[in-house]
Amino acid sequence: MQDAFHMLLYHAFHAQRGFLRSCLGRSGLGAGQPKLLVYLYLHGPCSQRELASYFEIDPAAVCRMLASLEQNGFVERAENETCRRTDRVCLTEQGLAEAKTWQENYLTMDSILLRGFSEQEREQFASFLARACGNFHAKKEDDACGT
Amino acid sequence: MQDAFHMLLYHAFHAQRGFLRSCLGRSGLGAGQPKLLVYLYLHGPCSQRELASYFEIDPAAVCRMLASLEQNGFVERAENETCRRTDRVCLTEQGLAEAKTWQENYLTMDSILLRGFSEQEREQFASFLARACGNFHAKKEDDACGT
DNA sequence: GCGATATAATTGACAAGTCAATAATTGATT
DNA sequence: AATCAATTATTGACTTGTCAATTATATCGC
Repeated sequence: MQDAFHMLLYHAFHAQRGFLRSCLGRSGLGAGQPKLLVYLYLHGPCSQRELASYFEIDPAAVCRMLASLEQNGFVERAENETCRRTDRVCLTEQGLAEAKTWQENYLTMDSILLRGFSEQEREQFASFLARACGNFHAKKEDDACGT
Repeated sequence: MQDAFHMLLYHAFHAQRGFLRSCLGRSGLGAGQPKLLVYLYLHGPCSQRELASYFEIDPAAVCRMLASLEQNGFVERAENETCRRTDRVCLTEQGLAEAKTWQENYLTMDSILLRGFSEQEREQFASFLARACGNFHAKKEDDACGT
């Protein structure tokens, strides 16, 4: 069973998550929150929907993480003038600084993950992960059609 | 950012988790529980500690999942005669049947994940994941030594 | 313009993990 | 043998994620 593929993926992800957690320190952030900050940093203000879609997570999770981020002063949920249904999530100054820090942390994380990998291996690994991901999505679509 | 490696791993894992969830149906199992059943099926009765160590998860998580499994009749936590501190987690008949089913489900899951991969690619992919995992563990050890 | 329908954010309830603390038992040292 | 330390299971509080339901707003058909 230790060779079962899904367990390898499980363990790799959890090892990564563990490292990420070790970076959190006393920032007040949870393990799922930094990615939101970095996204906002790189793409500018956006709706909660956009965040949920991009990261393929439930809007409810986004909503709660943003509530926490807002309470800790990293983010603001402003009204959107053009559409009062969606809101415009923006980084605060503090959030911007934290986002920059996390962009670095993520680079470090990737470099640990890929330590000892040649450039060619990195590309191959990346392509494998993307293909695996695609396989599951394709399966889901198939099942949906078959309904 | 979509190319950041950690996000590839994140998405692959979540796609896998999503498929797993779609297999749960009305079994009464949660997404983390089947792996415990299969382990007990393959290795026989063991302590909670052993499960937690093998899967590298917190004993508290194991304890709660077993409580749920026990309540649903898949598992029993019996006293261990040789050591009253540890207990002996055993599959029930129902648990055994469910474990067999899940062994199949896991094979299916792996085959979906690896759809379109050659035998050589599968081996390479497995080795990449194991190496990545090892890199994080090595890092953790390093940090611990440095303290 | 109005009504049905879809979409955005939110909330509640749950599962799986984390960490910290506790109680009971075991093992080790002197 | 008695104390002190380590280990096992458990519980509480928390975060991230799921799903289902609700509310408010937009949009589309007529």
